[in-house]
Amino acid sequence: MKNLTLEDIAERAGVSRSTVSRVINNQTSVSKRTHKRVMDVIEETNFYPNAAARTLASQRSWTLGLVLPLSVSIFFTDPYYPNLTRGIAQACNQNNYTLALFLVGSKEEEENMYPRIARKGFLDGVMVQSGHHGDQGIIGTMLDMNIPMVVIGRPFRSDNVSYVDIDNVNSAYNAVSHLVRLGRRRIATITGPFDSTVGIDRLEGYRKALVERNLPYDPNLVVEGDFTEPGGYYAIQKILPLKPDAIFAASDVMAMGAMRAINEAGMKIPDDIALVGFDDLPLSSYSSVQLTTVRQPVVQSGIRVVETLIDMIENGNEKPIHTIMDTDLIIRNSCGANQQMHNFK
Amino acid sequence: MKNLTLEDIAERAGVSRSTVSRVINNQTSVSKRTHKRVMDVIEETNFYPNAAARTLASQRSWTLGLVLPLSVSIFFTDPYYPNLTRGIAQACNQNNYTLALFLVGSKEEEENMYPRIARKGFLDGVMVQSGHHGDQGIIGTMLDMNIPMVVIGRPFRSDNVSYVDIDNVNSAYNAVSHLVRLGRRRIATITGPFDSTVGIDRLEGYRKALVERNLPYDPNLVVEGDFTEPGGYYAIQKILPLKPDAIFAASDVMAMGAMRAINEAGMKIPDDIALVGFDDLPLSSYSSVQLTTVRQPVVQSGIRVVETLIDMIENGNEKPIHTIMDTDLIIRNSCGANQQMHNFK
DNA sequence: CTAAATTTTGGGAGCGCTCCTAAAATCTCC
DNA sequence: GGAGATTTTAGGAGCGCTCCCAAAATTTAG
Repeated sequence: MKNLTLEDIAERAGVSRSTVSRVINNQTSVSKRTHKRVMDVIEETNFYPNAAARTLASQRSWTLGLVLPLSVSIFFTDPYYPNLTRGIAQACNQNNYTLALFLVGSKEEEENMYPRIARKGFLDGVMVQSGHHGDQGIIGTMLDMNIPMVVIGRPFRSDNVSYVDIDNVNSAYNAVSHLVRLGRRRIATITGPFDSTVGIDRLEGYRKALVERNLPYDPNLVVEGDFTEPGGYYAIQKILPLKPDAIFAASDVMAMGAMRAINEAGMKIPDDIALVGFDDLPLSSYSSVQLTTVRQPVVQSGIRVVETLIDMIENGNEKPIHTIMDTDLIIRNSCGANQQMHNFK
Repeated sequence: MKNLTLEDIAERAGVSRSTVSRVINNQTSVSKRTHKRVMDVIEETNFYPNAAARTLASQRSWTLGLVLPLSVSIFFTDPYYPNLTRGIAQACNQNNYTLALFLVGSKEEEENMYPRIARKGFLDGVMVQSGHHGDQGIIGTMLDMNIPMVVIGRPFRSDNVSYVDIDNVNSAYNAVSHLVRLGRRRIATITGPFDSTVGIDRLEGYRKALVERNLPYDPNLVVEGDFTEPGGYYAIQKILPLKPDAIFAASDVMAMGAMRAINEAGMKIPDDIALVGFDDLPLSSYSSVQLTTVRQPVVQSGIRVVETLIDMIENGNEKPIHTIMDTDLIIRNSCGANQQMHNFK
């Protein structure tokens, strides 16, 4: 069975190629009668125009790329990323764009992947999940290639670049302030990696909350984590001997690790030690003690990222757009309070 | 800056368009001298051929589609799927294919997504994650469209279709047999959904193991789960009053839910009750009691899926290929044994 | 009813590549 | 050195669409 082309449809409908093209692209200036006749043939033959030809002629592929650099791929097991990916996929569908996924697996892969991503005629635009030092390469490449790009999470060099992020400083600040308000005084934190903006910003929020309430900022109570469960587990073992009465973990996954370590040490949450996480993953309500945590608007972020990118593509918008999404502090059992949800800007 | 074309490169190198094309596609019959001259210009100008033009002319897009039907998208939070996706992405990269991700979010989306997936000139082939009744639609569509396809997991109608799967019956059989060998006699199971081949097969393996050892098959000890944590949690609460001495959960995530319920009931794993899961997710070794589970070769499966598909595409292989991957029973603490890893075919 | 304005349609050119064929260049061997 | 075999190269045709412009059909107005 030979593939149908516009020309075939045109012939069967007794019109020209151009007219069929107009019908397919919903252009006006096609008479009602002709439109119907063409539509009938299209449906009858189950015709779809060839994607490559269309892309070549129109210089638009209707495909967006999602790049997860090495720094992110490693943490793809953190449910946060699949969640975000899901939100983005959804937003792409709704806008009739197709999503191409680039999961960078190793340093070597990175090199020969960039050209594949940036080559003309394949992607209309690119989304890069980032916030890590090591991601400057891919961001720079895309910028050089002059391909529309939106970064997910604030990159280190954020001028010239559109991005969508949450206010990490404030979100962390709110979480820690909450602990302070509940009377906790020796609050420790498991941070994200210090070579990521998330890691830095959430720590800054933690510091800010302490300072503001005249609590000492004790570097011994700060342990760098890596956003993994074992990372949280080992981090907490370093901190426990210092007898903190609360812990702020920069991610739920690390909070789960902390929880495991605390349980093993025979301590009770929240009585002996309060715990607050970050992300509001489903798993944070599956633990025996439910986790108080900062909820990120994952799906909405995905939508926003896609919309920003499409705006750049379709309206040729040049100047960088920075979007900061709101977060919510979700109060459950692990912090020792038992109130309603608090909404912060 | 105008986009460069083959013709531009040809001009600069003082050769013809065809010669540049030959160089780019690594064809022989280009003299060493010319080859070098052209390569120099290509590197110097940082040229990459236009993807759409290439696809149109060669009828090959070097892009593979990964479709997660609705039944799967729902469970994208189960780390198993992101893991598999990662394996597939990796295999694509290694073979220089690009991966397009189709995450079906709703019934309505499904309808208008099929054509996007199946339209000519965009994908060379398609992988469908499946094993659920509801997935027959997408599989049928792809088959009709005559686009090369490999299904991940055995679909309900598996003739005419290539797929890669594990031997679910045997894997479950081995896991349950292990429990029997350890002296457990009232073994309950939390199954997968009964409208999925995984659900059916793992239950069958459970049954087989009991029958073979002359243990009664008691339907009351069988509860249908849905592969979610809360699903496992509630399933176990139905079973616990029946005083089982062991539980086989058809997924690690459900096993985690079971573990939570068991802990809350004040029972000890494995002393009061043994627990075996399925998948070997990282999280199964993060719990306070480490989970005995069936390990699936996720990455290898991904590689195998991609290789099978590429074989169909590049060699026009028509007849369906069925691959069954090996699994391992990983013995940790939750089953009450403490031995080495057992390998079963 | 006719001329002008407007709507609708058809076909050429072009998007940037690959593939094929034939011509040009080079090599082989007597 | 030259005929023939072989390697290398050039350029035309074509992939299937969109976009533009001009021609044809239709509508409107006088």
